[in-house]
Amino acid sequence: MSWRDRYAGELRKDDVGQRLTLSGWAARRRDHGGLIFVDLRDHTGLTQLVINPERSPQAAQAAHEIRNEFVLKATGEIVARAPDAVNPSLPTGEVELQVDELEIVSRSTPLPFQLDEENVDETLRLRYRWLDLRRDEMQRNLRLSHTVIASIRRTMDELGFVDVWTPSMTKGTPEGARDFLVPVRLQPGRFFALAQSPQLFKQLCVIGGIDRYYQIATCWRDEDLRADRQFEFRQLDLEMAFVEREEVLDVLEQSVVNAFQAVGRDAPARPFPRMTFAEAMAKYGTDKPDLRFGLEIQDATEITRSSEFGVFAKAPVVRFLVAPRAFSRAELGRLEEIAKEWGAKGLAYLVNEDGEVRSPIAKFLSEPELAAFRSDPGTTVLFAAGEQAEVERVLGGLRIHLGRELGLADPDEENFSWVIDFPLFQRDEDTGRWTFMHHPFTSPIAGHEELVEGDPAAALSQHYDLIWNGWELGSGSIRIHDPEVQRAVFRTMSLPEEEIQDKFGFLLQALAMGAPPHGGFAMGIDRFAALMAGEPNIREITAFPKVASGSDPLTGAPTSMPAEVLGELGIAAIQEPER
RNA sequence: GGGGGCGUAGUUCAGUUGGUUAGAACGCCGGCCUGUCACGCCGGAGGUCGCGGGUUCGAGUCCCGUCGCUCCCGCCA
Repeated sequence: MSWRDRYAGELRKDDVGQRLTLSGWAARRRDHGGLIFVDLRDHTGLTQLVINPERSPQAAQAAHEIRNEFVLKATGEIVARAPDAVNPSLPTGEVELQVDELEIVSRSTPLPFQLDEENVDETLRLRYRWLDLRRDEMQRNLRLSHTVIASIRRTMDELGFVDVWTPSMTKGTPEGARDFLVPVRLQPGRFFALAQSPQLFKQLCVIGGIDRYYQIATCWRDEDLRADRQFEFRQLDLEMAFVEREEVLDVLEQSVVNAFQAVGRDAPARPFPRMTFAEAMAKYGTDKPDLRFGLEIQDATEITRSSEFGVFAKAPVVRFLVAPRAFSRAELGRLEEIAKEWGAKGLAYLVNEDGEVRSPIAKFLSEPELAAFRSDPGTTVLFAAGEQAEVERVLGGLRIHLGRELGLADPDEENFSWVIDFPLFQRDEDTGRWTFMHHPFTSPIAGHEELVEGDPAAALSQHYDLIWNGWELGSGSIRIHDPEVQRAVFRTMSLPEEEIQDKFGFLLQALAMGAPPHGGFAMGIDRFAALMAGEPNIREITAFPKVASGSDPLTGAPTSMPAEVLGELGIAAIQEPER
């Protein structure tokens, strides 16, 4: 005798007359003294059990004891409900199971929260995650994540990618984040670092002849947690030999489109639009622009160079955007706060309510300036003045804020785009040295090899980012396969030869032994799945996530360890946890 | 490290200007009920108002500190 002949949520009128067994959880009991109704739930939905003491005294006896979340096994006959007893709000509402035998398989203590309750404190949900996971929303999210990942694996397989496992315990990689360290008992005082990404291993795989490598790789980074960040996360990690950028982008676009189709959604049109880094920064003030709405940043530096308004005249860069609304004084005060959060010193503006321009700075502006900033009635011109990076940051931040506040983005649109042609290097603000923008293995674009050392600021890279509605989904690049170019990059970064050898000696050796041209990508799977599920928080698509402080409310991890255990590992705690 | 928000029965919340014994709904316990589907009806139990300190005749309410959770910046693709 099996536990289950059918799922509870899939029974329909055609099933009437069948004798079968259902198993699942008691979602609700309605005890009428004589008749007892029980909603039996599994991940597919509900079926109503009807327990009639005249039909089965045994079942009625058992049914009285049922409480929420008891596990039940019920055998009986699927019958059609009388017309006036049909429940149109339930997919199974035309039928019910007339129970002959009822077994309480497993009992439940009273619950810390009811599964149909809303806004339950998230820590409590995580503490009792096994209950939380039974909720429809979590079932939907986890199964959708599975569908997305299964689709990606299928796409990879169809395109000839080989899933190769790479070590989690490795040497600190230069991704830039803090490493999680693993003490090594056999070599006291030494540590593995948990991989921040399989970056170097995947390059070695293609150098090793795996010309299409992929992996759904777990990565660890010891940085503060956020709504879209956990200590550990998964990425679709892939690398290809003998490819140009367009072939890599094509693979990613196929993966995204296939994933949309796999979850039954309209796929975004291909090819995804491309935009250079320079254009993204100039028009949107960010390298991950949300292109579902315009509100583009415009430049005013030429016009304001000789302005009577000192702030404009002195600033190296003056830019503005035209918001489609005449803001009130209070709203402008709030916007100034937002601008200041993004690093602005103040917020200059021109409000055009009904054709008349209202502004504290209007009296300083010349006729040509006012003409240049003329906007339609019902709009506000918002300015930022200062260093270019600051102006971009402020207006980029204001643009996103306004997009949200004013509902400028079509919520049904899914906008995918590529940002390309990133700079190869950027200045480290602390040391003043050149440092890589993404990682030091990114190749310069063709013809820019000489600039690596000749003019690092001008060198563009073959790096690319995939953006979905203003979220960075992932990034990749064509890598350096010439050891001399790789050395030049390290030299520009002022890395001492000793350090180069220590950290990257094996890579340089590999590059020197017949490395094919190669490139790849890494896409945040958890973010992708969260966005697919419409969840802004990746904890909602993660079975057992950690809270913002880095703890797991379910297990209580992390915990302190006895000194003997630490001693065996060759380490000692210099601080005991509080409480 | 910095800034904002939240913390009152098991849960979700209300709690007036600082004023008697801190309430509701759901859940839980007991009883009644043969067509309900958020079943209904009657009764009951359940509170360190996160914790500590202060102001006050009197604090859930005001002040300070602290802990937890959360969002953001820094940090991090």
